[in-house]
Amino acid sequence: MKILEGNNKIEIAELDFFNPEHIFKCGQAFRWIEEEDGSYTNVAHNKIINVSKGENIVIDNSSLEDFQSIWMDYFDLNRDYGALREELSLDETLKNAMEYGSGIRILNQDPFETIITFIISANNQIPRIKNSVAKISEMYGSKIGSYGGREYYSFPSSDELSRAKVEDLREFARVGFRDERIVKTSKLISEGAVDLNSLYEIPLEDARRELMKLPGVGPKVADCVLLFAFKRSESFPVDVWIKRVMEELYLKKDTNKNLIADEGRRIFGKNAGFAQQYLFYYGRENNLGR
DNA sequence: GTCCAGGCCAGAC
DNA sequence: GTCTGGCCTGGA
Repeated sequence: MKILEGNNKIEIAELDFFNPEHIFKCGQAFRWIEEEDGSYTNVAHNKIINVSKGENIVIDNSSLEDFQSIWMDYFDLNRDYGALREELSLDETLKNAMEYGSGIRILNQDPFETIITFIISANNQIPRIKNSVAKISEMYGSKIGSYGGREYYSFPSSDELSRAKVEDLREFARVGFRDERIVKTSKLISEGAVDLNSLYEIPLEDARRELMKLPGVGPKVADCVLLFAFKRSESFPVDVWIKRVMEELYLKKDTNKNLIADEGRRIFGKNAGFAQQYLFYYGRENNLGR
């Protein structure tokens, strides 16, 4: 990997395992906007950046300092995905899935934003999840600036979102029955009843149980949050798609979600989260098991 | 009109 | 502890 500094942009040369389309469409993030030229724009850490892939990976609208202090970690660039592929490829099924979703990286996203986003994802559809998250940012976040003719807003803090009215969330952000869950969860976090900062170092099961104190956070959402925001690559979120894929390719029989999560962690170990992500993308894009 | 989508929750056993 | 029905919403 070679970092080249340009005019308010960073170019990364000699980086394998980075495919923006797969990274942003594999279901871990819901705010990246695809531009007409195939690049992607979003705001994170109160900064707007645009990501594209040509010969090099280009991160536009970023200083070298921001790249090093923010985006290196956000895009998981410190991880050796080559080594990861070696390990996962021992499993033939996984090898295929990983080839299919080549260049998926697991982002390290903001915990609170991830929690709210995945509360919204329950029994929902991706286009609607995206709309709700965008609307919530507009309504309760702060305007950061504009890029490519669009305005961008930060995702609100727990404090900001705890003051939202449930009826506004329902009427304008179209979150339906998830309205109360969003406000209650925001309150619990802003009041410190659930301390997100304490979740990094404690055992996975404890962190999971702590997250599940939040209304709207069940086993699946907790696992997604642990994987996408807390670097817990050993967690194995089980949604309907993973259930189908695991039943079809591994277990060969109808199995309840808890058992599938146990099996996932048993089979894939510390890389369970990565396995999950590749299997999910592979299964969903190919309509496996339907 | 009916069905269902990247789950959660409450209530029933 | 395990299982089931219902849930906002909007597009098929």
